Amino acid sequence: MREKLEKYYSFVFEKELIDEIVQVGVYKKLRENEILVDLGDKMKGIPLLLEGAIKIVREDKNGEEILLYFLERGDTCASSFASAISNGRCGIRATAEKESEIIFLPKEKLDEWMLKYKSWRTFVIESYNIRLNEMMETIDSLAFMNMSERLYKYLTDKAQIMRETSLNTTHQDIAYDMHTSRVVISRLLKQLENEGKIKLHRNKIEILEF
Amino acid sequence: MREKLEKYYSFVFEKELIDEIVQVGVYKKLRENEILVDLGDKMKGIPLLLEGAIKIVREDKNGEEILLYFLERGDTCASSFASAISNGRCGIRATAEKESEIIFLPKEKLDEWMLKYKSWRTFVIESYNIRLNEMMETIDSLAFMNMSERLYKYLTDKAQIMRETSLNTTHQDIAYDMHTSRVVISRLLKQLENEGKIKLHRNKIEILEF
DNA sequence: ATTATTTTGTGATTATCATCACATAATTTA
DNA sequence: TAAATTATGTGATGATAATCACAAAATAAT
Repeated sequence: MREKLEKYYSFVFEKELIDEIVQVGVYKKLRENEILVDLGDKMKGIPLLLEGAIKIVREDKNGEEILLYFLERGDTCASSFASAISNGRCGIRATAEKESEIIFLPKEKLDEWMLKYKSWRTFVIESYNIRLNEMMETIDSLAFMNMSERLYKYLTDKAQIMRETSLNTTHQDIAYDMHTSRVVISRLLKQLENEGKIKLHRNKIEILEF
Repeated sequence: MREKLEKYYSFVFEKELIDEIVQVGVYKKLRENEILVDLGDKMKGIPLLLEGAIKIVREDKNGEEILLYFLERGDTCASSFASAISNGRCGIRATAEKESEIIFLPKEKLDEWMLKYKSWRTFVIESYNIRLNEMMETIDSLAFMNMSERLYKYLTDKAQIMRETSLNTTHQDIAYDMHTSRVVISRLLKQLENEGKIKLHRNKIEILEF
């Protein structure tokens, strides 16, 4: 745990803070598709992502989903932070897109570290900023782009997060993430394939052009 | 200045912090439609809203807009905070929807106060949370609602923020905020009027049902 | 190997919204 | 007051995406 923590966080956190995190943090391995945070959960702490990829989705009352953004190593879930600090409920669902490793930090420390470590304050503020910006990008996509552009962005973004040039996914799964229907996705994918941007296989999409 | 500050912030900030704000804060009055923050601005501080209403919009490269949310008294602009702290550029435009009063806080103090005042830490985190939640609501609207529902939500939200039951606005202005066309808005407004939810006048929309 | 299930492909139809074109009404300006 | 400007109303048409219905291909289960 310390090893990976130092690998990805030594440029972010002071040594003393890393020591504290090792002491109080709880290491956890998530298997693919495991739910880390669910709608309405009260967070008793926040997760630091050491390895892997986490999908953050929003759900409406009818159970329909829309992807907000992905987290990758070095990220934390700002929504959890919010929920943990204010004892409120989380408005999102976080699912491991692939096997992932996290460190769970108890909420008691969150404010304490704000006083003790400048690097922690910076990290928290930075995390919020990154998340606000991701949300703005999501809003941009929804407001300004058509389905085909959104789809292509989805594919390239996800490939980047997953550190793969091929995605193992079905058309239906993409449709869920983008809150549309499988038929629409299938047709647009075929179109992107004809444009030479991707190559389609069963359960797999190769991205040829980034 | 102190008077209004105490009126809206005495339950939020410690007395000593209010004293400091009075000392270093710069009071400013904004006239209607004045731009407080523009796209690409580097923020030298953050605004605390004392009175009035501020509209936060996002713009894409083609100059097309979409409303993100409104600020009202007691709010601050989390995006500015982000930009001020990180010396980055602001990704939004903030415009006074009506005459407003703000206190501008210099960025040098922002981190200092994090150490000194628990109430400041709470305020900053709370502000980010509120903004994240507003963004999620905006995403919900875009992803899950049709134009008519979005429009009705826009009208009632704005009325609430403006503390009025009538809005002085044109169909075109609404269309800009919602990133659609005037024709669409006119037709949907007429429909809402037929449903008895609003009453239309020239340059004015009365909201009959909240 | 046969059957069942999952995944993808595709035509047809409909709904929503975008866009064009122009009319009419209210208000301002000259 | 006449002309110009601004705001709103409305028909027609087109584009995008949603939905239905079903076929075909690939894979998994028995």
